[in-house]
Amino acid sequence: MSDKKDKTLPASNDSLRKEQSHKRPTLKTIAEITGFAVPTVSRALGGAEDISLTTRARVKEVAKEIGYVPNRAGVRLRTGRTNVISLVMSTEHEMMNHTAKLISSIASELRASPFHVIITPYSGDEDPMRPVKYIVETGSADAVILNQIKPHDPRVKYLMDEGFPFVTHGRTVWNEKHAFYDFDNHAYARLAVEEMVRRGRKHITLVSPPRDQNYAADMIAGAEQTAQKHGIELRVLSGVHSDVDIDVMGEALSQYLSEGHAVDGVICVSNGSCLAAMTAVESAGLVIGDTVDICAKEAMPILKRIRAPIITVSEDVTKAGTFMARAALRAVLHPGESPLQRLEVPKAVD
Amino acid sequence: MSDKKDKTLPASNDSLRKEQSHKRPTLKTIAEITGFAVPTVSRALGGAEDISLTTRARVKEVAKEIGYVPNRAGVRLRTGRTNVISLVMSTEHEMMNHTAKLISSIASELRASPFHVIITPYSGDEDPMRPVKYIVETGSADAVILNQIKPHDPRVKYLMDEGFPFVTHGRTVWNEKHAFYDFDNHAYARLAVEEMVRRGRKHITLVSPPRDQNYAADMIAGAEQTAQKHGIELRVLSGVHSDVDIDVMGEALSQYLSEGHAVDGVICVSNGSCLAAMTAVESAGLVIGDTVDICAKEAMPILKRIRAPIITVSEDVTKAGTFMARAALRAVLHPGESPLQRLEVPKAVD
DNA sequence: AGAAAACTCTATAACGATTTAGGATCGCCT
DNA sequence: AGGCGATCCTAAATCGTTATAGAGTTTTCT
Repeated sequence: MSDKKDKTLPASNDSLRKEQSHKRPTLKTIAEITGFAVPTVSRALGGAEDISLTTRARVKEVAKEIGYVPNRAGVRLRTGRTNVISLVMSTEHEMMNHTAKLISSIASELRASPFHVIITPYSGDEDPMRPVKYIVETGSADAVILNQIKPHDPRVKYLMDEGFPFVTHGRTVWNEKHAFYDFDNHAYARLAVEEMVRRGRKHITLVSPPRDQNYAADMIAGAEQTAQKHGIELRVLSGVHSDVDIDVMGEALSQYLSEGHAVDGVICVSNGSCLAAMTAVESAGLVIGDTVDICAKEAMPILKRIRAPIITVSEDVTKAGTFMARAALRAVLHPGESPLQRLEVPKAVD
Repeated sequence: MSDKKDKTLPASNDSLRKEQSHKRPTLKTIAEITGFAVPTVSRALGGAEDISLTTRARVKEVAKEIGYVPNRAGVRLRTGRTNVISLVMSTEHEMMNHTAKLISSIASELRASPFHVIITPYSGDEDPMRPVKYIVETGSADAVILNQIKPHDPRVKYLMDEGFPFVTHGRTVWNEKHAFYDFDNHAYARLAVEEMVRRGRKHITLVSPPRDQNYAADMIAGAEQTAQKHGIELRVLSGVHSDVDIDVMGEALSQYLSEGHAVDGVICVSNGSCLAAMTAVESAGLVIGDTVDICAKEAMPILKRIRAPIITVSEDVTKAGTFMARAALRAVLHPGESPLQRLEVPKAVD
């Protein structure tokens, strides 16, 4: 095994190695050190079957020694593979959201791979298709992660038609055919109502996002079924965007309460709507934990710190990020295989 | 001006255009349509002086018509320019931080340019130099944006030595020579103390991050000077990381309070330490807004929603993101020119 | 022994852009 | 008219990688 390389490059290895040490090593560098041709080196690193084991070992050894890292531009140009996963996000939503955690967990999960996350922003008042179309048309990523999913989300339709890899955070009507991660809001609403019942509440209001968001529909269904089962009243205050300004939400709620509805339980979605609800019920003269209970999903460890004894159901956003990153990788690397899907079911209130 | 192209490509323009419509247009596409050579097209789009105005106009017209967008890999491979700005962030810090807003504002600001943001994560327990070195050595970005700056931050030193473009979120001892954005924590502490004085407070505790963070030193100095000026007591409870777990912070504060110090004012940094402070003072029997006042920077619109009448000084993270994006662009595109720097001075408490 | 089949490796070309050096065409001058 | 320079464009090379086709050995088969 050593006769060959000794013949080709007697003892010039070291000098070569030093000579090029100021520049970033490429396949050519390895080729010159080992005496093999560049394509051989490439295939050896790729573990091709038609390269002898000894050669593969030797090439990998040198590559490791000189710290070879493939040039992304070269790979991308030649193969069309970008090694990029794009997280499409609206610039408005990301106020007090869990988004930072999400991004951070996606990026962390991708660290072991050659993939990077890039953020593709769009403002809420423009066509949500734009960023997605841009990515597909310019090939600026290998996969897309989408938030704020609607049941018939046109972006999802488009990506399926294009055969472009993607993962959604939330389900769609087509979700059997694509990768997704979702929090089971049906179960969340059920848990929330059951806890309210346990506490003797009888007049619950569900503060829900607009029904065109799939998760809102799920929550409403879950809450209504459970309420009916226990024979208590459930009213749905819909159309209160979770992403709308907190003050606006508070106003809407105060307005609602001032209409004289009997309310002894409020179920919310986000931290934002929960804060709005807290403010609204208190200014309506109710006392949280006494004359009224409030339940919210806790995506950030913040609600618990506020003294009001609210009910929370924890939602681990890190899990979502990790899972979606994996799902995106799989969609890119194994396009034929079944898409990764997960419905995270909350087990109990905290 | 039209004789030339008519001669070369009689009437095949349309057919050519359609023929290649399924693929992404390249310089070659434009070259074939216009009849010019590829390099001519390239230079024409670049606005080179030695290409006639008519040619430049024609080429640009066609490029626009067929929606030409330069292939990033091609550009990157040839020029070494990545058109990427990397935001280096610790995966631990980003819990209830303003980070999402920051990312989102950076990404938005970059939208008009060919630049993308990519997230380079690192976990707090590893060498903070690693991600930075990786970026420089593999050339995976044209500029870096750094958070969590220390006065003698080795990453900053390294980047300056390498001549690699970067922007810091926070100042260093070398900040005259590099681009930065910083919130004036000296002024913040002054405002906070002055407001406390206005409210008749006389025994103020400053809950500060460790002094090795530059902004902590600034805060302490600002608070001490102002307290001295008004002849009131100021104690510094240092070493309470703003990024440490909220419960841990709360414990430390409770411990401190139980030692019997007279405290009628607490000045905090982040939302997290503020929540910790709120919990701690209340469980110590104090009443916020009555026997004690709490002041915090409000980076997220959350503190205000909590019923406790705390004092806030708003910090607009969007401004920071926008500014740092611009500064990064400038550092990349005009390396010779003076670095963009901004110290954001808060004017008043809310 | 001669031919077929492995087995390894190499040469060439290509992805899309830009840079360098050089060629063609025109007008202007002496 | 021939030479000179300006003007405008093209040819070729290059960045780093990988796919395709083929070349040179050795082994295996009949």
